[in-house]
Amino acid sequence: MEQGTISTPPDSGAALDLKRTLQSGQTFCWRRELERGSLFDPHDTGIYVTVLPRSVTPTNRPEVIRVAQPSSNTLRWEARFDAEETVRSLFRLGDDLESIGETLPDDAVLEQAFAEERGLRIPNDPAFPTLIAFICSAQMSIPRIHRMQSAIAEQLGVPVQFDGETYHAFPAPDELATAPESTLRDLKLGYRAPYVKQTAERATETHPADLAALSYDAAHAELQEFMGVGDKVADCVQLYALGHLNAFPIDTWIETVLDEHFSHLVCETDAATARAAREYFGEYAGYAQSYLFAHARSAN
DNA sequence: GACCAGGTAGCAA
DNA sequence: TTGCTACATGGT
Repeated sequence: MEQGTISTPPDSGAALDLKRTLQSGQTFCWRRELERGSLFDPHDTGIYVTVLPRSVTPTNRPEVIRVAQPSSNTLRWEARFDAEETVRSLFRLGDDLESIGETLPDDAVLEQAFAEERGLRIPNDPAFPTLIAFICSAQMSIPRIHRMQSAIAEQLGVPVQFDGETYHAFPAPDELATAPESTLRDLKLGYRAPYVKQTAERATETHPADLAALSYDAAHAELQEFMGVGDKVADCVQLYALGHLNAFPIDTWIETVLDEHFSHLVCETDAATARAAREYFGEYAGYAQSYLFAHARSAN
């Protein structure tokens, strides 16, 4: 077991609010662990765990990473390997939040969201699990998306031993593609079950992670070739897994925010509205979207 | 029992 | 292209 600490001073561009980042509904790759009363999280601020697929680990096998933020300026991690660079990448700690805020348009609502959701970051999650999670997100509450993702991993993913416990990696495309649709129905995916199966089959040939190298437009079009992926899901995958930080997913929450505060961006179709938002908010439009989304949800 | 939940595919005009 | 509607399931 290796451990490490990363500095995240809250009044700087390196700020991180771990709970906000992981519990605001933008990632379904992490889950909160029951408190262990350990030195790792002495103030019970929350311990979170992910199992990285072996395609993205330096050890070429699935790896568990455990993190906690015992104080606002400290991020702790535990793993079987030296995971500091991996953790920095997963939370995009290289993104300077203050610099990003300066690129965004002057706007009172946006500035309030940035102030009140301080430390919220865009995750950099593995592409395939993110793709499946957001296909499952259609007409589904956020807690239930988490449950579906966990159910898929526990039923179809390989077990990984860590710190005396058994975790499950999210299945790779071929592992998910070979599962019968009836199994996915049993996991309560509903009408999404065939979408997930067909997407997994396609992902064995077209690796979603490879789309990060494409332009925003090219990746956006290519993602929609996967069954169950429209404009919104494509934008989520691009933003949360491919590093396309200008992606601006339009869902029911953001629609309300735009209607109330940014009506000049609202067009006939969601696609046109998203394009207007990307132009208005600029290269970090995705950060604007995440802060506005989190702010709207925390108000309810 | 309706109604809703981080939407999309399939089909008609 | 644009405008419907059905879609599984569980929670209010």
